[in-house]
Amino acid sequence: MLQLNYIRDNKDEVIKRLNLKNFKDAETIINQIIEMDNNRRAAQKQADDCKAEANALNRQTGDLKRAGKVDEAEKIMARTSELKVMERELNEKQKQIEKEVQAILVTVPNTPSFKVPAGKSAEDNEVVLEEGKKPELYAGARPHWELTAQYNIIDFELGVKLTGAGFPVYKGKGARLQRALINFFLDKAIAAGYYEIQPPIVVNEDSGYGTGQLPDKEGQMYYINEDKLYLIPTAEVPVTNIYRDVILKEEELPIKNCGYTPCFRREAGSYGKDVRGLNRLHQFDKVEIVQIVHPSKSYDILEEMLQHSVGLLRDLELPFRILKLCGGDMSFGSALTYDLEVWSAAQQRWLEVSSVSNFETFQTNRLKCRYRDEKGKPQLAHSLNGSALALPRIVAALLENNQTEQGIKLPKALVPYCGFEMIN
RNA sequence: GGAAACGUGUCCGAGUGGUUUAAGGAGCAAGCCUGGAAAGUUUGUAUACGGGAAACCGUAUCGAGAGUUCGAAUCUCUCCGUUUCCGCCA
Repeated sequence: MLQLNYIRDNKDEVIKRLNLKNFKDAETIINQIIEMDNNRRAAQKQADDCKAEANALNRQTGDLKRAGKVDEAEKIMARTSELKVMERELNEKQKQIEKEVQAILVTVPNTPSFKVPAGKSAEDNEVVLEEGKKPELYAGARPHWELTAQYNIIDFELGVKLTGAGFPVYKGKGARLQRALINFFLDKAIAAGYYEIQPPIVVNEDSGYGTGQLPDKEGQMYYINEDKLYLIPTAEVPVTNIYRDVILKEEELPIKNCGYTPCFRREAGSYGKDVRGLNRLHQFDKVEIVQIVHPSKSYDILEEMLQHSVGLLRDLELPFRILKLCGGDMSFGSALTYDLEVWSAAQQRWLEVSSVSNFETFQTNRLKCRYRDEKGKPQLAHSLNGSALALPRIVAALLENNQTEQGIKLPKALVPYCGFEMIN
């Protein structure tokens, strides 16, 4: 959510940036918000004045009553009764306007950075870098959903029996590969200075609201009705909410956290080739990196986080490309997002394995995550997060790209973690 | 699941209708003191919104919401959370 004061102080810039995201009627809506806020302020001023007068009179009433001057007290009490009615009306007016402003404000997306390329859809994303050689596969090469069955390492049908579609069962070397990747990613994050967190994987409503999953994406999360808890769609939710309602010291920044969790997504409305095999799951594993940083540093840190995830792909010897998302393809809350995609050789397509974003103050405004500047004033920090990395599509690419007639050869970096070189 | 207690500022903690404009203590910061420190001492030390060029001022906030009252941290109701004991249990 954008800050009202920021919108007021930087109206023209906000409109210009919103246009980059193809947000319709930006100018009309921003003007409307400011106009409504002016009305709210006027109502507050009047209400505050009423209350101030009433407070002063109430003090007199107490004094008069104690002095036994009941008549005078009664006169004052008549006036305070009047003030009370006025104040109540003004307060209601103010609350009403505030509610309306809030309702509009939550529909306004974050302002994209000026670095964001213009564009409407995924086709307009800018390819920043493409690296690694796409492997030439032998004639009998197969997509990963056939390989997993051939080597009996991931069982989709068994998952359907136990739970439903999109909940695969990892078996034998498939299970060990999962564990290896999680440990590999975590070790790399820790080596890069991140602090490991093992959070709960169910969260309450406040947390869902804090990072912006609620109210927008209510239907995308699994919900435990009995206890009013949500299964997390990403570790970002609990790991970032640690800093909800927290005022940090400036020298504590940057905060660098990482965490492994399973992630749960209902993926309502998905279908087709996108959901085949490991391409899209309801439950998957991911290591997430999260930073809370000083506003002046957030774009440098975004690059640093991107490079961390890129380093993982290089270690895994996977061909990849970096996309800078265009205004139309960015998520609601992001100011600048890079996606990382790996080449899936048997499917002949790019698969998204990571998304690294700077949210600027969009999340921290909701979270009320602040730091004290040199004057001791609380200021909103910037928050960033990125996948480092999500497992399933990495596994898909590893299996497909490294298949040989003898079996699947693992990249060197993973061998110490897996304890084997080949899946055969 | 059963029973009870509790929720006040950065923390501890007092406060049962009107000098509470939230006592007192600790912590923290600055000043004094000191060769330097400790001790001592003085002062300061929340957040949000609004008004103001600023100094500063107003309003709200004692878990949340609603109510009673001229006036609520204090009384009433509802909800939320935490802790303890019992039960069950990896």
